[in-house]
Amino acid sequence: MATIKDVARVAGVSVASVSRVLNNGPKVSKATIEKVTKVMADLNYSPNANARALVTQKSTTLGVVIPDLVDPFFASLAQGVEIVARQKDMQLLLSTGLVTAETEMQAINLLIERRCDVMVVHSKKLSDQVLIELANKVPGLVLIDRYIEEIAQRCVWLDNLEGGKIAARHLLALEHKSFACISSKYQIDDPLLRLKGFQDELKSTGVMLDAQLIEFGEPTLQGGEIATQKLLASGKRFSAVFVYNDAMAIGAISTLEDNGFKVPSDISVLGFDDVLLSRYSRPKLSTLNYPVEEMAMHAANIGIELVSKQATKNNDKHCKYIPRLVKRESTSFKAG
Amino acid sequence: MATIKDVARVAGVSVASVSRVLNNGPKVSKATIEKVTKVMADLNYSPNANARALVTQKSTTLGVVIPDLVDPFFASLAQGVEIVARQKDMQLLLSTGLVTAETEMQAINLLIERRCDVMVVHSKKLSDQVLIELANKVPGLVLIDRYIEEIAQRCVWLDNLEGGKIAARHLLALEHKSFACISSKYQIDDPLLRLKGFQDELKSTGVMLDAQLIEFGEPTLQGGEIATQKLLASGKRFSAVFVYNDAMAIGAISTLEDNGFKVPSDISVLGFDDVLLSRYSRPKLSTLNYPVEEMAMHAANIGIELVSKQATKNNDKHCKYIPRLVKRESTSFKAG
DNA sequence: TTGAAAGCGCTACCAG
DNA sequence: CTGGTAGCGCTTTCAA
Repeated sequence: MATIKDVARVAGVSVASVSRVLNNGPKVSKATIEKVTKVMADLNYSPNANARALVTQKSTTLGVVIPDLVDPFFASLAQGVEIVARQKDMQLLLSTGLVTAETEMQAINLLIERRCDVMVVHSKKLSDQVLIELANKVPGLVLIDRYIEEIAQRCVWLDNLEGGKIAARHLLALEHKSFACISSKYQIDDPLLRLKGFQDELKSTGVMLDAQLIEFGEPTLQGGEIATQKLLASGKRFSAVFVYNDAMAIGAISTLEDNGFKVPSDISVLGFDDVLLSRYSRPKLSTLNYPVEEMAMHAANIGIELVSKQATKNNDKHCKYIPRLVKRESTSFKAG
Repeated sequence: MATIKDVARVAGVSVASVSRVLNNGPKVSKATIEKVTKVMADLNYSPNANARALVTQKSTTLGVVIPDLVDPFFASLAQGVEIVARQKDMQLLLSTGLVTAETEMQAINLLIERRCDVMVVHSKKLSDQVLIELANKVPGLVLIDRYIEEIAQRCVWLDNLEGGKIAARHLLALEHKSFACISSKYQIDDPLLRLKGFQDELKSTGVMLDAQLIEFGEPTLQGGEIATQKLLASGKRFSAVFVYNDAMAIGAISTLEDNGFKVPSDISVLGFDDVLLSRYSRPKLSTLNYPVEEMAMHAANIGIELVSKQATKNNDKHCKYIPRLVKRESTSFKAG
């Protein structure tokens, strides 16, 4: 593959000049530009990004750390970062396959080796302490879907507690009186906070959530089905159920209908996340919109700003997002 | 950030020695290894991948070119490549946002600048000619979801024609006699071949597909709904419909049921791709499985083999995939 | 087993 | 406006 030297030689100029036309440098004669441009084309020259990164100390690379790509939620997150990358003429470097604290750490380290200018990381397993140290070491690191007080301006997160409250208010407004809740068995913050917000809001209006009407399951379609079966098996009645995420909610609808309950006329089902899936279910799912893509773009932009010279001290940046209720067809006024 | 020189200086050895322990090089004394390892940890040293790539002329980077990440089909494709990347200790470089031949070309060029060792590209807009030249220029380039005679061993593709035939045979075996077909309005090979295979197979058993019962639409949920409305509006009867992809098929089911037809008892619906969605629909979608992830892994491995020293001349490699029928709930024996 | 030194391809600084 | 040149951080001979 042709190098800058080849181009310089063939064009009869110095490498410095070639470099200048490559970077639209100042003060290059039109003649030189044309000559060099032609030779570059002839030689099929392609600048070596690695060499450039080495000397400029910037890789024009944006790293993303997510558990996997197939989950549409994380795909949207990656997509958000990709959009910003393209806007800023940067490239996306992706690390996935995260299950444990170690693999999360490995993924981040790989991005560091590649000297990613900025990295958007979704970490659930690494401790606050470790993440804080990392943030101090890597200027362009931004956390998404996680909030750590000490580095608040480097976190872009969703207010899950408020999400739970919004859910409760919606169902309450529809005059429901008896509720069930399906949460995730993975005891990370998100499901716990959503549940707490839901309970708190109910409690504030004098409604108690029966402990037997709270189920924890795998955050998948099947998990939702199983949890719903258990709910039904309890024999307790409820007219509305708030579910941890859309996949589980769709599973819940499926099981409910298999058992003769109409959604929403008999039982209302409210999901969370608003992934693509929710628009494909029948009835279409009412859910809380989690603007991941937008948040990912925001995170990427914060990272870029962080590493850019003029480190504008925008500490007042709005990094907390509130989910928005999306009323579709799976929730309605309580019958009777 | 500490460099190899820093480590060498602090450890009191030469950079060559540090490099050796870094690469598990041969002939390094245990003492040196320990000393250097400790200093690397103390200094929080992280080798610079760009510098390494520059000198070794290999980036341990795997590039992927796809239209977008949000489409679950492409997410699976990317995931497949990612899995191989991880197995081989390589990193994923992603380029998306492809709409035109130009943007496809740009994406590929970016990966070339980054000197990706191997790249898996999904291109629909670039001409055979251009792609052939590219393949000759980039040793590790592999095409996925596309077949070009001249570089057949660099292509991993699905036999769409056969897919259409399999669909027809399935519906025929269920004793259907009158068929409809919903295809994609984008006249690239895939939808055309699927439709042709379907028609050919029907014809071979003496059944003709009524031209008025072939609709072309946007390959989305809405597209499927609209196409189905047109089908219904034609007034012609059909008991089975073969749809271009799962999203459209789900849209079709939705419209069919809204118009009083039960799926599958009144009308059978057969999708294509077997994306996650198909398991979430009600009734669960019968479809043809497109093993993208597996194919993507295969493509990545071919690319890796291509750039590895021992270019094993495995021209007999199996690169053609046949979709597999996944019988779920949306297809059944013709009633009556 | 170790060190010195020559680049990898490029940018940027300094002269001219 | 142009050329010479010193590295960026690392690997890899070649000698010692």
